[in-house]
Amino acid sequence: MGQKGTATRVRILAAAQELIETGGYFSAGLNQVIAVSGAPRGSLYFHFPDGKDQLVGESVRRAGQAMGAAFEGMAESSASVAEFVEGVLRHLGDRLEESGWQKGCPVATVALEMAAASDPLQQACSEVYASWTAALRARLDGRQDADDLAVTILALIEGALLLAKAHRSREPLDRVAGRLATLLR
Amino acid sequence: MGQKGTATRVRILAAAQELIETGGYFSAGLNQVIAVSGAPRGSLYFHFPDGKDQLVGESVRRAGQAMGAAFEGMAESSASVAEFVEGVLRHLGDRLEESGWQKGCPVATVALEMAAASDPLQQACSEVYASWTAALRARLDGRQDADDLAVTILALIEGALLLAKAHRSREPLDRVAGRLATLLR
DNA sequence: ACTCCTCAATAGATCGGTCTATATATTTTT
DNA sequence: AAAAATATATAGACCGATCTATTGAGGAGT
Repeated sequence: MGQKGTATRVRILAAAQELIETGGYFSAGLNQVIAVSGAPRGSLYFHFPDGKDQLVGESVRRAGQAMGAAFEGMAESSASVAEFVEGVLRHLGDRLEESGWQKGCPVATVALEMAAASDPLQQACSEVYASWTAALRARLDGRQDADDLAVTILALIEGALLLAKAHRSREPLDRVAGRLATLLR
Repeated sequence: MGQKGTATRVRILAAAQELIETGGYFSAGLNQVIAVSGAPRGSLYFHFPDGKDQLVGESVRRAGQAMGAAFEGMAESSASVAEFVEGVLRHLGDRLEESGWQKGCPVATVALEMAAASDPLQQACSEVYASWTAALRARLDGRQDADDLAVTILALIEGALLLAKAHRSREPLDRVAGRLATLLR
């Protein structure tokens, strides 16, 4: 694959990712993806011959990796787990607010829309969540309730982000951050 | 409005509600709503002259009330807040599993899909979440952190339900239930 | 009789997907 | 090194299907 081809492929993925973050699977219409990325329709099906599901699946996985990497960086500069999770909540709140209450979790919407309708997409979402859970778990090593706690913290983050988007307000994120100390005691 | 007309209206709403629960706004195509409800197309626009957004908005509010009423019933038969929330998690898990991992939160998917695109639907979702939060808060009266805790518990429930649907597994719901005691201490 | 409601046909836009022609790199051959 | 051949990628017209929405005639309920 030539350099130009790769660049186009990435531009298409980035466009799809952005549209998915704001409104999920159906908001990422191929016409929209084409318009945002500037790539022609033919290129889309050249780079993603299996069509929309392949594009969305790769976008979700890509977004999952990007978010995971961001978390990793924040984890290293945090003194405690609570501080780390607070940082994640703040980061997600910034992203959400700065985008005009558009950009939420790049996985959640697709998961809720497609989990019942498409096995490959359900699997993609499930795997991203599993990787995030594992990353959280690694930060909780030594605690006997690490598995429960990792899932609980991820649920808390996803739930707070959902409520923040629904209310168009940081309040849920802030309130949840305030209760972290108790949960992690 | 005659009896038959009201019955048709309710059938349409119920069908929309069911479709929304499994896949959100775009999975509730009007053709699907017509097919599931058995109502004719003309009736749909007779009862919901403002079209799909009115139908979805009313469906979300109706589902919010129904779920709120179910919670109310469970709250009365619970000795503690923790027991109540555990009951809610179990109930949602039953619904999800018995439907073949289809029926999740009737609000979450629409909220994530439409919050950025439609003000009326964003408001409908926001109001339903606010009412649930208030109901939870009422069960926490007497605690000085009741406001924070109510939002946190709702986030936890919504997040766990999202993860359960994404993984097609009760595990997230069970793990979260196990951490409730710590959070409510 | 009169309102409430149903019914089917249809409009117009948009959806994901396919197609063929063309252009641009890259490799092979001479 | 130049030319020919092949692989990679771009381009957009086009397809059938499906989407939401509109309409107006006429049947059903009270």
